[in-house]
This record gives sequence, structure tokens and C-alpha cells, in this order.
Amino acid sequence: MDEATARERVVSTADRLFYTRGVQAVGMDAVRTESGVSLKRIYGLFPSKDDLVLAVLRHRTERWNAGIAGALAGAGTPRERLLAVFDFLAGWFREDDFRGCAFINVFGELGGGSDRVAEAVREQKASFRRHVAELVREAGGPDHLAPQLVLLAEGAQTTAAISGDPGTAAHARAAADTLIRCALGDAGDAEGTTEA
Amino acid sequence: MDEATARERVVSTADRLFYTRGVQAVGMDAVRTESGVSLKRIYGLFPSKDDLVLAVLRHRTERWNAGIAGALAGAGTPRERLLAVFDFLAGWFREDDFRGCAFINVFGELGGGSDRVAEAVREQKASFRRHVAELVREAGGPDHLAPQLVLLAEGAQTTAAISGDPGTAAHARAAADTLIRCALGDAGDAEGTTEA
DNA sequence: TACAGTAGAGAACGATGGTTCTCCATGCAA
DNA sequence: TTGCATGGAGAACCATCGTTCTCTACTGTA
Repeated sequence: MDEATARERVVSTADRLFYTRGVQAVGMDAVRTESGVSLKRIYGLFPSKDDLVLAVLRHRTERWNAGIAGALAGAGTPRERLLAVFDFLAGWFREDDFRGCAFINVFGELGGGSDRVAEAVREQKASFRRHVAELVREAGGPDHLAPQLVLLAEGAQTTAAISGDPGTAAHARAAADTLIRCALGDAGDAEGTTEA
Repeated sequence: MDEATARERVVSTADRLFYTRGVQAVGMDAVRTESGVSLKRIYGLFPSKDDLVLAVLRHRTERWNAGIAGALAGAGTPRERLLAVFDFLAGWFREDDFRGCAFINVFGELGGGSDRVAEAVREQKASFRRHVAELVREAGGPDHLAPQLVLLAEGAQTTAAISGDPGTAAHARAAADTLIRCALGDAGDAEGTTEA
């Protein structure tokens, strides 16, 4: 088997298992069994479980970025692009295996014990904050709007995970719409969104 | 040692250790050593580690409820009482050992493996939602406002934990203020809060 | 066929976990 | 003093974990 293939199989298997059951609840043996890659090879590719966790987080970051990019691609105006973030969340929350934000979960589980993991999570969240700030600038919104929208997105992820209610995304979207309308100072023409 | 005293010592010790390092990273031996209560006695009080975790969550719920009640006690108008929730968060985020919401952390770590823990976390979050809904009703706000404010509070907790920035609470408060003013339909007289 | 090198299966190893058990000191009733 | 119940300290037990090692099968080459 190709090295790149083996790497990809291990990472995507570990991603699924870690996300579903938690990192510490999944042994390397389970990763081997489900990926079909031998322990020897896994440890050749990743020096330790911690490194595998970091690789999984990188993998998640790429999928997250691609998902967001895809959601934004269909949106026209800057304001629609901001709201598209919440539509993306809505679709994600409805997936069968949705179990909250992997970064938040991993941070809660390992953040106190592994500086590298904590740093990776921090960087992913900071990157999302920068992205939203950029979207806000494009929409002509004030600087304080971006962190507020980010809080809604983060809160929606944990609340949807714990309550199991995908409708959480709609609450977040409605709140975001209100904040955006207030910040942009107009009454909000577009696309039939009122409070829900 | 009194049974109630032993129980209290074990729970508060486990609470501190679990919160700081994560549940699975703390052995029962550490709980014994730091609480000064023997393993035999601990297992007499709590049949398993899972039961201890549940007791810790109950303990956290009581402290959370007391903290919120204390914060609300100093607030006058219903609108101030809503915003007082975010002032309470601000104080909490500034504590040295703040590491996010214990319920969210535990849910991420054990929610997939222990139904009882998942249920306890769900119940705590549902209880908070009901409380905020009650405050919104007292303020004369519409039903949809409460879940929006809850999302801000939840998002603030995870964001403050990961970023380490206590100022997160101010963003949440400002957003909440905006949502409240929009929902109540007036321009917002009170207590010098503008966007931040 | 003989050989070298690679990789997989899975045993082995040392550490640690949750839980239970043994043994001993203490205090109190008779 | 004797006997007995209580509870503490910590060893013991069994499972599991992350990691490494051994042995074997296989591949390609001369």
C-alpha cells in the first residue's frame, strides 16, 4: 500500500473513531483494526498517538475550511455570505454522526494535558475568527460584529451537540441576522428572514 | 470523620481534579490522596467512578445555580437581570483556574460512552435554558430571544476557555444587549452599554 | 533456487486504570 | 482484659493502554 494511502486511511479512521468515542476511549489497536494498517506502519507514520491526534486535527481543519468555502461559494452579497456560515452549520447539525465541534471536544479532553493539542485548537479557532472578521469587513460591518457572530456559531455547535436539536442553527442564524442588521444600520431587505 | 464531611471532601476534590485535568486523566488514587479519604470509604459512598462523576456534576449544578442567583440578586430591572448573567460569566472567566464549562467538557469526553453522564449534562443545559426563558418572559421579551441569549452564553464559555481571553464575556454581553434592545423594540435607555 | 529487504500479525512489555481484598490499629462494650 | 466492629493504608487483581519486538510471509533480483 502506498504511503500516502496508508496515511490517509489511518487519519480518516482515527478521525471517525476519536470523534465518535473520544480520543482516550479509542486504543491504537482499534485504529489498526479499522484502518487495516499495521501498528508498526502506523508508528512509522506517526511517532506517537499525540502526533496522530494532531494529524487528525489538521485533517478536520481542511474539511472545515472546505465546507465553509463551499457554503460561501453559493452566496452572493457579503451579508448573505455571513449568514451562509450558519446555513452550513444547519446542514452539519443534521448529519447522523454529528457530535459537536471536534476541536472543542478534544480541547476539553486533552487541552489541559497536551500543549500541542491545545495550541492546534487555539489556532483553528483563531483562524475561524479571522475569517469571519474578513467577511464582516467585506460587508462593511464594524469590527465588534465579528466576535459576536463567532460566539453564536460556537454556542450553536455545543448546544446542538448536547441537546441533539439541529434547529439550534436556526436560532443562531436568526440572532446573527439581527446583529448584522443592527450593525449595518438598515432595516434588512433580503431573503425573507425574520425572527424564528 | 463524618459521612457528610467525607462525601463533601471527595466530591469537591474530584471536582477540582476532574475540571483541571479531565476525568479520564485522574485516577481514583489521586482522588484518595488529595481528599484524604480512603479508597474503601470512597467506594462505600460512590459505587463507581461514574457515580462520582455524576455527584460532581450535581455539585457543579448547585454552585452554578447559586452563582447565577447571586448575580441576579444585585440586578434591578428584568433587562438588567438578563444582562447580569453575562456579568456573572465575566467574573468567572477571570478566575485563575477557569477552564471552560465543566458540563461541556465532560460531555465531550464521556458523552458518547456514558448515557447517565450525557443525560445529566443535557438536564443542566435544559435547566439553564428554562431559567433564561423565564427571565425573558419577565422582561416582556418574545420567546425566540431566550435561545439566542443562551447561544451567546454557551459560545462565550467555550471561546473564553480556548482563547484564554476573559474579554470574551464583554462581546457576549454587547451582543446580548443588542438582541434584547431589538427584541424589546425600544432604543435601550439603561446603564451606559453600547457596543464594545 | 538462494537471498535481501520489507511489512504484517500479533505477542510482549511496562505502566496505569478501576475495583476489591488483606491486614492492622483503634476505640468501645462487657 | 477480651472480643468485636470500624475504618485506614496500601497491596493485589485483572484489564487495558501506548509502544516495541519477534517471527514469519512475501516480493523482486540474480
